[in-house]
Amino acid sequence: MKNDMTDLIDDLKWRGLISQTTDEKELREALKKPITLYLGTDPTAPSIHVGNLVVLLVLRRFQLAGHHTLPLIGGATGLVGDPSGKNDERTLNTTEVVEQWVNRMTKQLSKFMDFETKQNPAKMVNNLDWTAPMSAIEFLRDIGKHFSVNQMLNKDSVSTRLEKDGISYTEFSYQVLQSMDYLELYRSYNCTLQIGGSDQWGNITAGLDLIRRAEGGSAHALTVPLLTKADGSKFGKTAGGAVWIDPEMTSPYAFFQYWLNSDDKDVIKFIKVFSFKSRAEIEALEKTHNENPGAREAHRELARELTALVHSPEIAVRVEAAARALFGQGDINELDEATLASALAELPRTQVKSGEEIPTWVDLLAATGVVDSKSAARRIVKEGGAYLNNEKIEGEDFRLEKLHFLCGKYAVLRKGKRDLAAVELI
RNA sequence: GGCGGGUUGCCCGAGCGGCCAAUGGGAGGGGACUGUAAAUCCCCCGGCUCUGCCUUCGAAGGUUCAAAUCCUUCACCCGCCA
Repeated sequence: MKNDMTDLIDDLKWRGLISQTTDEKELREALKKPITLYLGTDPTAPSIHVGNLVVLLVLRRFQLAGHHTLPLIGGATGLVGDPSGKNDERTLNTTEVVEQWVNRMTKQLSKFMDFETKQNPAKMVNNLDWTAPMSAIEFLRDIGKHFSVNQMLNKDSVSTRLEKDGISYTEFSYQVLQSMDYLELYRSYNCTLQIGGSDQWGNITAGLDLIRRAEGGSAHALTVPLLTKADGSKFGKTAGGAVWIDPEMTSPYAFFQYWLNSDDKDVIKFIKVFSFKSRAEIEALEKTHNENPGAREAHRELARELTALVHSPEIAVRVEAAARALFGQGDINELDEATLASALAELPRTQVKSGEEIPTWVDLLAATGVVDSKSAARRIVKEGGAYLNNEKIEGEDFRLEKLHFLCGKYAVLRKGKRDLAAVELI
């Protein structure tokens, strides 16, 4: 584990990972020695996605720099709902659902932190542990008394909502719950820094106020800017929705492709944010990229590193090989069975039994899931966007034959330029 | 509690008895150009056993030859008044 805690802030700044901090001088001073910090993530979905990853990797950077990290799961706050950055009140999820998500996220978060290291192992905490046992009376007397409603109303997350459709008491209380977390961790772990997305500034500073009032203590805050894309669209979203960490929800292949297809104008920014490469390495990549963006060296490195981190180095190698093998360059018929099989392993697929009649072209496309319906499949075929083994097929009723199965086993379907699927003959 | 306004396809938002699977924009998809990029241009964008049929316009009933459009009830949202 490298130990460069003196220039951590500089590094984060260079990577564009700092939006706001409390007094920077003091923070830098504090960071000269190992401190304890936390990052909270609420279970609002069955998986974390690449958007959550931005801050999570900042937490990892802190750990790598020798600090003590407390990844926090919002088992309690997830039941209440954070109004920050939301235009509308959220419908509450059932406790069972949230509990399930907590379990899944706990597992996922563990991937990015080191719990084994001797010097500064990460410690997972769940705010339900100290929130659930508290009574309403305790809450109002011990915590509520430190909060001024006037100040609470002034928080961005609340005031925007007051101007719109209003806010429930439940979500209004969110900032108090999050503040309790910071106070609790300050007390039991001497946690003196909370990090989060820039939309969390209000919630985090509410916690600082609470620590000051309840304990007379002082602590720090650091927020990470919202990651934006050059074309103005939302980072981390595709047609199919968010890019998830869970391989069941976003296949490792699709995950790799997401990064590989990054806009040229974004790729260096993304590398700074997500990669653990050194500044020198990144600057070298930037140079390569500017000289020949078409080669997409930077894209490839980004995709490789993240897929390896989120899934595994083995999977990263496999999906990249799949892309290379299947993407037109070179004759797909030349591939040997082993390469083909591993290339297709991460793709959506359908099977057809030998001996039985093979479905028509349109039915087959629909069966693999590269298109949503048969109508969509027909449309794609009509528009000339359906390919079999890299050859355009324009007949809706076309049927595959034995000879179309590469190595006697696999057929590669493609919709458009980059949507691949496999048909396996069994 | 009273009065008024609203709920339309992924999102925003027209339509206000037949010409409505429903204008327009955005998002999304295919093609051309390229580099599995961006920009641009063309096309598409509910489903199906596809010259037709089926299901959609908050929910359930009703009026009518015919309803997203009219009536009734219910649910939710937003205003104003109490």
